[in-house]
Amino acid sequence: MLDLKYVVANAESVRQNCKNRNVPQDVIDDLDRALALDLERKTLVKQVEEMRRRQNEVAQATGKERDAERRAALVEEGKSLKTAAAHEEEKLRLLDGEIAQRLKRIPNLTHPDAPIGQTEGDSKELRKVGTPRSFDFPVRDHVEIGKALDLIDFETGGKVSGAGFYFLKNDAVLLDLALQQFAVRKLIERGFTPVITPDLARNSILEGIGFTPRGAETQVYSIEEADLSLVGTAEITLGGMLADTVIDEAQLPIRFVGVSHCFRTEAGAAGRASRGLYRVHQFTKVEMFAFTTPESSGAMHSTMLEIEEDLFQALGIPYRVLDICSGDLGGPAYRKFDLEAWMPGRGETGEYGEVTSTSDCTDYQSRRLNIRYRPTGQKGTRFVHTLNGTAVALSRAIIAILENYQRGDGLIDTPDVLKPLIGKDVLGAK
RNA sequence: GGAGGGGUGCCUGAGUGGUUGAAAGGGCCGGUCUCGAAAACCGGUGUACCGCAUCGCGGUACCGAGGGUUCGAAUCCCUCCUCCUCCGCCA
Repeated sequence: MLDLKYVVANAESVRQNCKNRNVPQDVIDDLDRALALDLERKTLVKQVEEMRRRQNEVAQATGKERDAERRAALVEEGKSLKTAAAHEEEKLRLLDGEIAQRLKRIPNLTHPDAPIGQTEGDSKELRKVGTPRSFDFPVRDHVEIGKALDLIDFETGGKVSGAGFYFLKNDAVLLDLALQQFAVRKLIERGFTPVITPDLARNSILEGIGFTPRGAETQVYSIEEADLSLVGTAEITLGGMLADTVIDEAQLPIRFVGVSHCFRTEAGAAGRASRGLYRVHQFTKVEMFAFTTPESSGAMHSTMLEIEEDLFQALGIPYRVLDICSGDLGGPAYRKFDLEAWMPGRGETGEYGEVTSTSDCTDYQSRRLNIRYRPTGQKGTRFVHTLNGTAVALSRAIIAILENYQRGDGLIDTPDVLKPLIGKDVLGAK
């Protein structure tokens, strides 16, 4: 969430930012309401603190008083002070809660260079890299390929777990594992600490990262009778690792590359349902996460984008880079870049489809998760900046590889960089 | 799942109702001593929020989290989280 002080001091620009971000009107109403409540809060805080000061004073005096009669009088005064304070304190507690609840709905500020716009189409294409290959045979999409080569089994996935689930089989398993290895190794080279995270997390952590565990439009599976949810991304668990800690500046940046399963309900996505592996309820993802000083988050964001590009270049997959527009940014993101890989089997003649995404969340997540650092040689603490980025989302990377590397005989060439990890030059042969 | 024992400041670790935001030691920072260093000695060393006569002073909160008892709680009670030991179960 944003800093209340900042919001109060910059109400107009925060309101404009909400509009640029395409948030519903009731969020803007919440902003205005929070501003009004804050004025109330300020006077109430002073009252409550003054009452508590007086209570402390009386309590201390009582302790020191030896004379029984005077002592009894002080106890009486303490009692009445306590009664009087209780009401005001309750009021303050409610007010604090209400302000926080509204504040949480307000999205992060937006990077000045991010394109302003309301829909996906307003995002700015920064560059295209690689040339989609031309095929001299009818192109198949990954669903057909997966079925023909017995690599992906959606029918059985549906039977066992429901629509949106699938079994990976045979060489698809090797491909999945090889991609994980490939990505993790690359990231280790770049100074990231590898981590395999839990697939479940406390709801408080989900909320800190910016997810809404329960409610109508939640994207999250929650565990019955436990305060836990299945994670939609390792961003949740990686960011949560340092919740409620203070880090020495010398330790920064802290970089993790995490592997987790990701679970998404995809509620409300039915209308734009996508074929095959593109939109599924469960997949595996290798995720980057970094904690930095405010000064260096921009540079880290560029690094993450560069790593993502590096991975897809190494895999030999054409892609384009998008600078995501204000209206399409998630709440915590200050700026976001997406990589869209060329998927020859998508649409009529191939289309770009999102495969990775990297966000600079500035201090939006760290404020809620209470992750601070101690600047070298200074008193006090500041909130760190957090960034996340996909290294490889297995489901979608597999789409890109199967479709781009398909051959006329129906089999799949193994991308060169994966050959040593898979041990086969061709995938899908019986 | 059962039984028991813990969670205190950067670390170790005192503290079972009244000037305790918290002893002591360590670490760290500054100083004295020294050609320099070590040792020794002296001093300092939390965070957030609020106010002000704003390089300092005052107030409020914080001893795992949240409630409760009390004039007053790190200290008593309840719930939860978490760690350790033993038993059971188990990949």
